[in-house]
Amino acid sequence: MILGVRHDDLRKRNRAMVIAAVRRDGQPSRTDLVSRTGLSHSTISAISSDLIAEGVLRPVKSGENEVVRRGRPQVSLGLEPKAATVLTVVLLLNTLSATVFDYAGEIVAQKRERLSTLTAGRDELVGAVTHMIEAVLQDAGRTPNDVMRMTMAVQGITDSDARAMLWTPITPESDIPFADILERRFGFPVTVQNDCNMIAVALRARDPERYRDNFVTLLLSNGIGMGLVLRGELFTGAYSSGGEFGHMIHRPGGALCRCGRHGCIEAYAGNYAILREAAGRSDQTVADADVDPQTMLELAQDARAADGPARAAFTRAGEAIGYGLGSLFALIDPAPVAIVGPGTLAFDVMEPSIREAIGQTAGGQHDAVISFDLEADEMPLILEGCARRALEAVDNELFAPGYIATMQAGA
Amino acid sequence: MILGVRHDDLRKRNRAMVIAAVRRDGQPSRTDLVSRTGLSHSTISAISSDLIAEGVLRPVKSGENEVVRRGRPQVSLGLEPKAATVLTVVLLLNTLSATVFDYAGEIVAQKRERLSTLTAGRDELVGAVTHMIEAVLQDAGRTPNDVMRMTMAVQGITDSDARAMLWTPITPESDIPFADILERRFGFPVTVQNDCNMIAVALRARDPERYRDNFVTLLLSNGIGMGLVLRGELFTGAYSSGGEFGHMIHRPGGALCRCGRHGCIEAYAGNYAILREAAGRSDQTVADADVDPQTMLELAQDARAADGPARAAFTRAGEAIGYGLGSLFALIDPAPVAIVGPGTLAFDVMEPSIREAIGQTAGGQHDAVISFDLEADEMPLILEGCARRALEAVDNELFAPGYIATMQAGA
DNA sequence: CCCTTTTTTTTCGAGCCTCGAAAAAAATAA
DNA sequence: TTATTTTTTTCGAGGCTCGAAAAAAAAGGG
Repeated sequence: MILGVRHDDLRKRNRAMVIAAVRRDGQPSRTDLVSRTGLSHSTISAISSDLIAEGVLRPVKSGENEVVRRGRPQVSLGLEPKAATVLTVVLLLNTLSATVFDYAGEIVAQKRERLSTLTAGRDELVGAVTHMIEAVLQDAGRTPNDVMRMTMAVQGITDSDARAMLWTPITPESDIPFADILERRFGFPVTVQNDCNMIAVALRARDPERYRDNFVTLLLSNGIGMGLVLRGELFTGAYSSGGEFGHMIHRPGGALCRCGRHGCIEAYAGNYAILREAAGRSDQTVADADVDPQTMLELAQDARAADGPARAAFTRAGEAIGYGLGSLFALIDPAPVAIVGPGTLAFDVMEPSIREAIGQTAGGQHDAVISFDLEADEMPLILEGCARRALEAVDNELFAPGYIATMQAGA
Repeated sequence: MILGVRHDDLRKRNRAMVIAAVRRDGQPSRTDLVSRTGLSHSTISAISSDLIAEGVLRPVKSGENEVVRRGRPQVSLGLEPKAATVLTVVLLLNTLSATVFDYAGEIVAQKRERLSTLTAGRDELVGAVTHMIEAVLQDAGRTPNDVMRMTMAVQGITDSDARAMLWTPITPESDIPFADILERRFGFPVTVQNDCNMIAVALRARDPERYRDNFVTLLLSNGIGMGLVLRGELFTGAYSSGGEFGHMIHRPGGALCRCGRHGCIEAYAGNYAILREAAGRSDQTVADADVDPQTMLELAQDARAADGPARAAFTRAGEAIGYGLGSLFALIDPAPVAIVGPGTLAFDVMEPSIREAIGQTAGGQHDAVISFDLEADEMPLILEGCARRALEAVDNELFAPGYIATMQAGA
């Protein structure tokens, strides 16, 4: 249906704009907001005094980077930390963590534990998550009623409605509807997101100059994950979280992948694939569920030291990634790439063959745009992305209800 | 910048909605518009009487499929043909055509000619286009001043601003800024679009039930073109028209492609590649610039008749397309595919190996969603897409200035 | 044939929202 | 202390959408 714009949508939308601008810019003054949004002083004044009265924003004394000038000093507006509490849960291979954030995005409490995800059954996984949520809420001195939204990031594929973990390499279990389960248990709204997508959200928030309209994040680990932002919007599939870069086909009928198919990029560039190749095992050998980071570091050292099986394995991995990026760029045009995760530690060994391979493809035409930034530790990014996601949802749904800002739709 | 919504944007936006609804639905009554847009009767009444007074819409006597009912009869609203004139030009291999449309989308005049694009130089191409525009305008009894917008479709890659043809297989010339040239010559705004993208626009307009949010159009000819609609928006690259499916890599370092690189999907599935393979030539042979349709029909007959080089060539082509679609679907999830162009005539020979290949990939998981519809003649679709594009631009820019409807942004 | 019923469309006043201009507030400079 | 500068608020005007009521335009019924 083609939806008309109602009169009251106007206020909602402009409220959302103001909140979004404050979240983005830190502590803008009303005058800053006028220039950011293009609205008039009167409107900004009315909206911000409403939001302050409602306890969403608060005037803050900035004082620091303030230039001493003539005239009435600007009053900076900040998010009121007490306005809301959100919760994030990150479930990765053998790791579970939960964090409580206030509305301003500061951490209130955090817990982390090791969990043998590969051997834990479905109930045990759900139980661990539930316990951890209860524990971290207690630490934060909050009850489930205080929580306005929770975002959960998982390794693997989620559905496009962000309600379930469809498939994951961290456990043989599949189709776990975490959102339904946790909403029933705790009562607050829950979304389930792919970890790489949250990394992309975090990178955009962290460095909007570099990561704005189009960029790619690659998580190199035992598997290969991707987060994709196109035209400023986080890209997801029609049915799933999509962006399964690791399972694009590199060589039809080629090496055996963890997913059971043959020739996927991951089957050449995942840690298990590099190790398998370097160790001289057949590329039809079933994959290791996990590879020790130390082992990968040593392999990278071997590769740097001399030509041999290790170097050949990394070269082959780089080739798979490079041709994959080339095919991706043929579709979306070249874009900056952020490389995240343990794989960054061996990236120098792969980069030449990646660039070589991209150069062989149509996607390599504008290689000036292609840059690789490295970020070894993915965990803080995932966390930051989750928090951002949850907070932006609160911004829109709670404080500007009925209107979902276009710019936030994919964020 | 985060843009606030001004008060007067409201009317503009709702005017745009009403016009878009009329263009979409054919001849809706005011009551239909109320339910389509969710606006009140009063608002619809005000906007439509404005638009009628301005000569954009007009009341039409429907009469035909009208159910005889009690009560005041509904008055259908239609687009006023005289409100605007738009022009489309389609430049394909050895073919140039130009068509004049009225605001209601009816053809006013049309011209078509053969043109040896491969041998024509830059100036000759531009000259032919210019002449054709002048001629068709004369036929239509219009002057350049009457034309409110022109959309040109070309085979090949265009820039993301839709102003130039960057690269094309139809001539060795590249980087022809048709939009600049024609705007300077005639004075009306011009955009230059990729032909496959226009096919996608047309298919969505033609059958919104089937082609709505996510679908793929593949143009099978001497090359392989793609149009991609994601979340209801036409997908284009950051710098170019994007979606270069034919130049995704099927086999690294493989068969020689027309683009000079190796292993592209097109180098296996383009007509020249199928012919090259069936004729037993090396897959490093330089491609034919064009292949006679009759030749392809005979090859397809051979392939249907018995196992042999022809069948093997089509199987190989199907494999390339199938693995490519599999990789694409790994990124965007499976979606319906419309196969367009001469290649449809041999599609039955390729379909088994396409499906077989997709089944080997991660993208083949939900194969129930994957359907192939055939449409042999691409020309009417390209034309329809161009007209639609130009008319929607007029709808938005001329009759609801300052506001570009989100839903139209990609259309 | 006239009156009632039904459905569509227009009219009208109320309630918001944004805007520009002017006023008020809060600082520095002289 | 007064003038100047800059930020923020106030206030009236104009515009938009909405709901309710009125008007318009048909068929149905006696």
